[in-house]
Amino acid sequence: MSVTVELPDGCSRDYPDGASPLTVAEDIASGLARACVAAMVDDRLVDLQRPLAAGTHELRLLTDRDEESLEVLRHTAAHVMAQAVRRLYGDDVQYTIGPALTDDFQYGFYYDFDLPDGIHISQDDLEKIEAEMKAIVRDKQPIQRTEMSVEEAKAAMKDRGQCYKLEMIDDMLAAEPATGLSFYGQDDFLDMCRGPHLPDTGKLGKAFKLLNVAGAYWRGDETKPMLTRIYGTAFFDKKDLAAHLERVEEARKRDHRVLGKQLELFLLDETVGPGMPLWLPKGATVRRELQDWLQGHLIGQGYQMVVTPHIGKLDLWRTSGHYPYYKESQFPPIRFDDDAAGEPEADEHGFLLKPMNCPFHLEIYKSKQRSYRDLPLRLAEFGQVYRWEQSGELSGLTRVRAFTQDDAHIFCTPEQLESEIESCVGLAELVLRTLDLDDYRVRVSLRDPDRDKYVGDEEHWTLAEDKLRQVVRKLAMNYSEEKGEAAFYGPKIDFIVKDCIGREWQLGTIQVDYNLPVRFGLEYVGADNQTHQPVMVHRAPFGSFERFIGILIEHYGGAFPLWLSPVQVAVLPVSDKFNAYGKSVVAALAARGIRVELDDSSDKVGAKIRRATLQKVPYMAIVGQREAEGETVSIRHRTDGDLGATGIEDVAGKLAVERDSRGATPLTV
RNA sequence: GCUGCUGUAGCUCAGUGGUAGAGCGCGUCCUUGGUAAGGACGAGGUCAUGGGUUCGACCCCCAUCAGCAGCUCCA
Repeated sequence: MSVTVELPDGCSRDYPDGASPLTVAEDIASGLARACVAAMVDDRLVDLQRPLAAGTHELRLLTDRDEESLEVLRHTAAHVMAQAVRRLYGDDVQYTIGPALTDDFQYGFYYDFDLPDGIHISQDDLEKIEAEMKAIVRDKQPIQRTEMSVEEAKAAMKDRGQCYKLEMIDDMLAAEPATGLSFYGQDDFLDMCRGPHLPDTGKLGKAFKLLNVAGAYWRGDETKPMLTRIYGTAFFDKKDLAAHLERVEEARKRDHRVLGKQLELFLLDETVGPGMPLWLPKGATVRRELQDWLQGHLIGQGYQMVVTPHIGKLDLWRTSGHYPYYKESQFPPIRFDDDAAGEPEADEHGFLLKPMNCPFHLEIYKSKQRSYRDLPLRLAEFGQVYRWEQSGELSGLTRVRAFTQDDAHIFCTPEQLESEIESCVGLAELVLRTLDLDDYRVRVSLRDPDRDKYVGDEEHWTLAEDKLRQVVRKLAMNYSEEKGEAAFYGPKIDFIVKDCIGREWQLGTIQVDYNLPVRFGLEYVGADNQTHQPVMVHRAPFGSFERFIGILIEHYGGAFPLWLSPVQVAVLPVSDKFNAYGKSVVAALAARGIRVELDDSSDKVGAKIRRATLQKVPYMAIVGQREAEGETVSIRHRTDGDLGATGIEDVAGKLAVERDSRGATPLTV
């Protein structure tokens, strides 16, 4: 008896040498053994058939009910897919990496292939690959784990023509010397892999689906070859798969590009230019409400609004460092000399569409001598900026080439920095809270010491990074630090949210910058009558209106709270005999600052209700004989239905209360 | 930028090597109605753009542009 296992229920069992979790499962009940897919041994996920080392172990047997099992299932699905692709497209197919994804909204696994010349896999081929996978599942091929020495491993992979695997072996050994490597295989398929996997391909079952095919660079490096990535997902139960597909389908209906069209919020038109949204009246209303609301807060907090042009002299951007370092992501400079060609010389004048607002705000700071008594100076602007985003990056409102930042730059003394950052965090949180965006994460974005894209000296970077850390800790925020995510002039705190299909987007940002004040030569006179360099905070609680509203549309599924709704009330006369009364209702509500529209079409009231509901208008005011006689309206909510009748003044007052509470006080009749 | 896919009416989409169709929307008329679709008639398309193959191209081929998914990038 040399293996002892302790089970979650507290009891322990002894087994002879060579016992595996499967041995234990079989010992407990044969049904359990059949249901098991893997095991947790001392908090490590392992194969069912992996012999337990001598000694005492905590053992948890995992069945399809356990969360961890899904990862094993999906990992095996990836292998089976690779096996199927090889069967269909030949032994020259190279397979590289194929992980399980458990935190991805859409996909459950993928595998990256390097296909032989002339072979392409398209969406239409996925069915064929799935069919091959199903055949492999029917075969119930045992999945075997083997360990090989480094030499054997290399020989095995070389034998199969798997150069990527050979590269991986070398890299793994360079990172961490090892004597043996584990492999998993079924039938003639063999893959270097840590595992664990299901005991046989039959256990994969039928609840899997291949979803998408796309390109992906080897090692995520754009200088390396582009591989073919196939995405899929897998579940233990067909019902779970169906539910998942349904969920994704539903989520796609919330897509802001779809809703933007349906609700007439904005327009992205080829004739205007890629990534250049036109805000339609309804979308512009949402934007204006958000802007007015935020501006009220800013002024209350001592910000001063400024306005600056959309273009400025090239030298400004040379000073800031944007040009030429970020030349690739800017619109090309505007120049007037007819024979100008190629790069502008260093002394040449020209103008640049602004990729950021900061240089203008720095110049405003410099426009007069500043004393410590003037600080902090908070300059805010809803400034439209222009960036040449790569064509493949453009996406609805979330990644555009012309967008408006709710930008501000705070110039302060080093002593004031901490409290300024804190109040910026407060503002960003206020924005997210007010708009119900509670599912976000906070990233402290630091520089990557191995890269040289940053300006300024080490000392200032360290100061800035430490200060940000200090604030997020003091405020007890949940955050993660990520190297390499900093701006070129300073580190930042970023607020990141997900869109309807789980893609992450940075919204609000707070950036500490010691460098631009140096580059622009900012000064203030201190209490000591000496000149000092101010510190600068760049911050944007929304980030950009375009991206923020894109996310907001998806968050609300187009059904904005009353204060943001482009049309707050639709007045629906039951027949055109009551259009005149409807008009008077419209006038009364509009006079109280309510955005209201009359539907005087010749449709029946049911059709009018349907139309207003689909347009996500929060309230409908239905008027007919009864209402006209009593000077009332019948109120219907877009989701709650008929709320009953009440007087016009009463409704106007209650709507105003709900609007001004920003959704906190729903109307009741 | 890279890989793959897509581009037909305002929108969503069918369709064929012999110059086009549906539903919704839009317009006019009829209907005058009570809480998610009343009816009739009508207008509307250089089938993304430019080349090529063909007697003939919306359809096949090439290029360009744009969109979508993913990768990379993102001050």
